[in-house]
Amino acid sequence: MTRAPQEPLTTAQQELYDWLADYIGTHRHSPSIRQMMQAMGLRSPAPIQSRLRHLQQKGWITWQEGQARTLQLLGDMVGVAGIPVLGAVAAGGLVTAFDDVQEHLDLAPVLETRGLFALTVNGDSMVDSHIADGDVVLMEPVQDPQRLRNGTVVSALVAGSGTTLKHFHRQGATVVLEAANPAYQPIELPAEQVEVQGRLVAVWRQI
Amino acid sequence: MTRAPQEPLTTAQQELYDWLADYIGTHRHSPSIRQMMQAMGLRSPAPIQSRLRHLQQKGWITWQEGQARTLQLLGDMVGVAGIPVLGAVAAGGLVTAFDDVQEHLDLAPVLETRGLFALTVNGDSMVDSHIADGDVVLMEPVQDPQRLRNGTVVSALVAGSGTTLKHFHRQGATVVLEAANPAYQPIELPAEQVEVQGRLVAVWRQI
DNA sequence: CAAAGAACGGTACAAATGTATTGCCCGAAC
DNA sequence: GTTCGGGCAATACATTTGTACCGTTCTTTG
Repeated sequence: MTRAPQEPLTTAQQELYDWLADYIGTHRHSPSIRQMMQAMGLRSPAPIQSRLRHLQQKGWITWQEGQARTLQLLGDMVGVAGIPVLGAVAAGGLVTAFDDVQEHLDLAPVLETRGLFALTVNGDSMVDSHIADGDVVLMEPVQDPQRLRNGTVVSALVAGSGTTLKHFHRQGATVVLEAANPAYQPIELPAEQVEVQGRLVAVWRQI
Repeated sequence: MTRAPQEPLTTAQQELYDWLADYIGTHRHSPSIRQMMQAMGLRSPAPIQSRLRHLQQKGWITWQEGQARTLQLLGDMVGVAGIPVLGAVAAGGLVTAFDDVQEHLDLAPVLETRGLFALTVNGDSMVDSHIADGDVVLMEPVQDPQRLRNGTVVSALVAGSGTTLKHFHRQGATVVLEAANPAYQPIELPAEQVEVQGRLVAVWRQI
């Protein structure tokens, strides 16, 4: 998690930033300065230039100088991150309180990983690892199954059967796929019958 | 790497498309035609125009005519907001297999919600709800605690104590904060001593 | 009140950029 | 062979676009 240093904005700057976030979120590309001008109801590009300079100095945006429509939001990169992590919350006794922003949750590094894919979890064999039915797991493709650490959670294609999400263990030439639920027995197979497709990177559960 | 739900491409077209996917994935904005030209080792924009036209006709890309750097990939929209959900994975028996992209995991709607904040979970009182120690929970501010459904997971500030993550139950004038772990007793308090700060929207666990 | 900064209008200009046109080469299809 | 489409080079051109400059007004700050 990286943080995003952001000084406060004036209302005009905030107005522009909000519109930019909306525009980029909708159109998937940056508007031109004159488009911003019109959207803000202005008749001159100068105010926009000024606001953009301030937004840049305050660490909210960046762009490639001289190049058209290359503006990027930093505040919430990709329209995604920039969720303030306000602190720790006790899920035990009543311990921790939170006050100010400590850092920003930045999903961008994960989401920028090329080739990432997601799977919807179906079943309850991983509940003891806190992966529940209906969760979405983000997987990173595995090129070299030799390097997998034992215990890693992987999605594996078992010859003739299907894909399953399990803890991966290697024992010589055999592979053990172990559930995180006592109700399920470990599956033991020759290594060549198991194709590891991905390695668990993150769990996403939307309520 | 790149899939084709569209018409097939020639090698030159595929080469351009792959480069575009890489460039946009890295830079977060479209290159200009002359940049493509250089990247392809060409000395004239015409071939790029031609390839782009074909890519558009075959349904791989689109752009705003006349506007600079507004190109968008249609092919596999993995990028910022989209991670391809390849299918369901069995976390029970060996059931489901996956093949093609069924939908795209779009975190944007959640993450664009204004005012969202995050908390780091500390402790194990919510493990039975699959919220583990170290998880990051995304919370939506609660304006009207009256409308909370019983059982909702909330972060609550208990007068004089601190913030805690619990299941929320209302019983007349008293509020019960219930853990998801038999080791913890429910906390029963007068409603005025509990300030609900946020409602659980999503759980994020990065491995 | 005075000073400073932010915001706005107007204008200008060079560079970046999309697009059109012409001609040539080459391989595949007929 | 001939035709046709894809690919390439070279050039030209109208917009789009970022940026700079000047002056004015307004709000905030000291």
